[in-house]
Amino acid sequence: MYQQVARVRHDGGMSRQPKYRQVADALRREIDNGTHPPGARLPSESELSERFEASRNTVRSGLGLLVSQGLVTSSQGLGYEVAKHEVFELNASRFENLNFEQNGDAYSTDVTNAGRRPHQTFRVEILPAPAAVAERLKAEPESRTVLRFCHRFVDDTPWSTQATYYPSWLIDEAPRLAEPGDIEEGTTRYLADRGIEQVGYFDEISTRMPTPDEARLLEVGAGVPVLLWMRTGYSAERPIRCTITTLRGDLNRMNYEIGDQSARGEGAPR
Amino acid sequence: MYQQVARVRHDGGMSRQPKYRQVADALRREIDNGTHPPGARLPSESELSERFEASRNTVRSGLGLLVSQGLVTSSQGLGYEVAKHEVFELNASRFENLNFEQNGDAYSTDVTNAGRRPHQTFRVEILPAPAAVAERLKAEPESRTVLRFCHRFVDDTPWSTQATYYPSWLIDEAPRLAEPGDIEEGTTRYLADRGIEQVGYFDEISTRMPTPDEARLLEVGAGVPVLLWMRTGYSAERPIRCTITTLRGDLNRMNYEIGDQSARGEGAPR
DNA sequence: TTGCTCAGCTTGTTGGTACAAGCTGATGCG
DNA sequence: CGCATCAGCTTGTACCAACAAGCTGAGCAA
Repeated sequence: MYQQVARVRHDGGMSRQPKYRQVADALRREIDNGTHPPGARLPSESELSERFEASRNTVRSGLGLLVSQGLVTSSQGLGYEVAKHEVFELNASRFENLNFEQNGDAYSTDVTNAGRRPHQTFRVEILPAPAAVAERLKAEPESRTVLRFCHRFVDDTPWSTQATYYPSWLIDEAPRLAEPGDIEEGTTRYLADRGIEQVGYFDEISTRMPTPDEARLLEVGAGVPVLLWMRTGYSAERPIRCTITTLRGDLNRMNYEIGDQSARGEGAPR
Repeated sequence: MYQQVARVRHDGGMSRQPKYRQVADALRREIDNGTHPPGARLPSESELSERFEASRNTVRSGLGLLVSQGLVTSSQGLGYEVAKHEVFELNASRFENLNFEQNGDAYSTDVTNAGRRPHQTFRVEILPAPAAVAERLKAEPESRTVLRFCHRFVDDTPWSTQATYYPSWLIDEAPRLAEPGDIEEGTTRYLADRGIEQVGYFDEISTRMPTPDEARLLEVGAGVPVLLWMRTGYSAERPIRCTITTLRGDLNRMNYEIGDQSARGEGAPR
């Protein structure tokens, strides 16, 4: 009963948006039109509270909306900052394609070409296949698989994780897959040299908010979705591997070149 | 000073997670392990408040986390409900590909085959090209383009929006593009019949949280990202169209079949 | 100069209260 | 029986207060 009269007087019957949304919308407009450029600090909660004639909690609700949409980030003691995105292009149709020679790791060469510094941690495990992987590899659920796991960084910021599962029958033909350590010539090339050629693949792409684990590995704040890319590779006879890549949605864009690209030219998109 | 002592006593020094996170984590675990199956209602805020010995505000913070991650939805008067996802597979490599006959609209046939009921609204506009589109069509910024816009539903829930831009030079060769109303045989077929064949395309895929406009059109709650799919189609000589599709991230998965798929078989993934 | 401490800013967490607004089922009137 | 109303549940919005915790720069001590 105590502030209700005041609120009605403030609104004056104009907007039917709740106040915390008005705050969010006003700030979003200011971000869009460049009043607050990427990287800039927003006014503090108490300043905004004064400007919008709202309590600090209400302003926080509005800012929370923007955070949950990935437009701004917040950190204790520092304030709110407008998020800036530099997206990295990932060419999925050249990836793992032996027609485009890229000795070894496609990711490293792509990143280096973009003038950034790549870095990755790597490990190999032997473990039962997760259900989704077993299904795609046409293997028994829980059957043994080799997991080659990669955690990738660009300029020391986490970029993506990549988990590739190989079915156990493949190890007999390509034993180095199960050994720790890199395969310098690239696993695709290594497999091809041993008579196992990836002649086709099936890509599935989806998006969702990160699990807490993913949020930790990729260091994404609230409001940044992840891009999930699942590739099942086939030889002429059967599936040979399944790769699950988790990409930070704010930093990555995937693309596919399909069919005749001669009319696209060089400087086209990007 | 008034509740600090009580809080310290409660924690007992065990977890260093704030209480609202503990609430969210506990509920997330219960959702994951099936205690609260998809579609079920969660206990009310006041019940949870009692169970976790936290104030309603604190419980709300925790529930807010889950909502912003898309795990649960809330509606006033009803309560919180565990979100359920039925994802729809969209085959991007067959889409607009004349080798796979699909008379007319690929979307309608796909949806009908899945046993669902498709429905769409449609409009045609002539307007200056947005910067991103002009760049991809190799047209002057602000040059005139025809926009064919489609808002798609499945069983009356909004599914995606699709905006296709055609450069103005194309209208002379294919005037029906600029007229309102469907093109029954499909625009790809219509263009091919008039000597304009799409021989290749360049797809770009990204994800982000929806803008307020998109959230309204797609009726997505907080915590559901959108999948952005931009396809630039080329004839042998030049770009002929640019399609921007916005998909609800919780309801869609895209896939590409590339290379030899003979080893994939039928019952493979899905 | 170097390095430490601390005041004073910031956001983060948690409690409290009050009222608006949406949904549902029971109740009772016509 | 049919329908309107309302009590009693739910979440939504908005305010207040207090304290925790992270960062920065001023200022003092070695």
